[in-house]
Amino acid sequence: MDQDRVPQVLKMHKPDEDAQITIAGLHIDVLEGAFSWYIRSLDSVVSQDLERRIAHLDVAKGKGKITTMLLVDDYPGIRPSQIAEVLMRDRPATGRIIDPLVKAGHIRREISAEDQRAHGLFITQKGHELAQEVRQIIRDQEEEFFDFIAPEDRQDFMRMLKSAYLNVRKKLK
Amino acid sequence: MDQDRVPQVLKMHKPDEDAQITIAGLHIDVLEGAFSWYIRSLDSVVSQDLERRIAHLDVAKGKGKITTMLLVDDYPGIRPSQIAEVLMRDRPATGRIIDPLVKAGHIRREISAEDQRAHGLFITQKGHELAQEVRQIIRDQEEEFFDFIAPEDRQDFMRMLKSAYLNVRKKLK
DNA sequence: CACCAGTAGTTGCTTTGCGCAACTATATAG
DNA sequence: CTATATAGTTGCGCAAAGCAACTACTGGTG
Repeated sequence: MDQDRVPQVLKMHKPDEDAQITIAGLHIDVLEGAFSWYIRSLDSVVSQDLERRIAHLDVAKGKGKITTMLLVDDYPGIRPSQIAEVLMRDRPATGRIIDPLVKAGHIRREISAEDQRAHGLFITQKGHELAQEVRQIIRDQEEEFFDFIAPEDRQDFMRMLKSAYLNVRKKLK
Repeated sequence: MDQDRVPQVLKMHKPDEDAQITIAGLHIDVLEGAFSWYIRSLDSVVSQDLERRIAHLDVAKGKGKITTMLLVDDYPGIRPSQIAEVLMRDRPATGRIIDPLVKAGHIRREISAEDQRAHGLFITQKGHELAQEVRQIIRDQEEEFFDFIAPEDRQDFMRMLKSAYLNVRKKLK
């Protein structure tokens, strides 16, 4: 078999990986064929790795802080409820993500001019710098942590994940 | 490029899905190109869906209970530390997953004959029935929740996820 | 055979995560 | 003017996860 000509992503799967795999020497029953198992397991490892990378920053310890920082940096005046929708969290949860970022001086809350109930969120200079740092960390993780996927194969995996994500979001509405 | 040779899963993605996507009308910055974003988001939705499906069972509310039930059903006498390795949790966490299953009468703990420090875990009749029910729920979710992936495409996505999972696990050791 | 380092599992503590209900303030429809 | 809906906050409770300390047992070594 001409292993060398097989695209990298496919090469990663030797024929025997399609046979039953074992985790720590154990078969995992129906979970071996379950998308949910792999997605859930991957999440756990990826999140741990990311958490390690941001441990020294104010966005550490919390799942939505990175997304929030980037959104506020990109959309001055964005409202918490919009962030909540992206994060798929309820408003209380989102408020509690924003609180420490405001306290740390990365984000400013202002009462919206058009709607006195709503807040507009704005990045500060300090916050903008943090956002830049965060962007680089995300890019680093993508490169370093997912280094086992050959550069030309990333597109394929990415497209599949993106499609799954978009489809799954539709299910929620 | 010979598009016809491209695996089916890639066909799911129309060209315009490769353009910038928006979530709730917003662009998500570098996260749009980040594996971690999609993996983490998918996890959240998949886990919620699974949680809903098992809400009426004793394996509800907890991430490792399903895996534990299946492992104990398949490997009579298995030890908590082995389960911990599969779950990638520490032993205290694993013990706390097992506790309620023992209390509910699905699993029996026995002191191992060879090693008096260790416990062997055994399924009960009630537990075996629960395991069967759980297997069906997992299969149902795979079919119903991931119904947007064409049957012939599932293999490809599965292989990529499996490969990512196996590679990522290696990173931990 | 006494000692000691290592391992299995448990308990306690702390921090975070996350959904729900209740509350205040404002907006909007009738 | 009143009723209903929406934006955001606060309080609460429960589950998750990491860490340290503890008990109990093992297996190797002097």
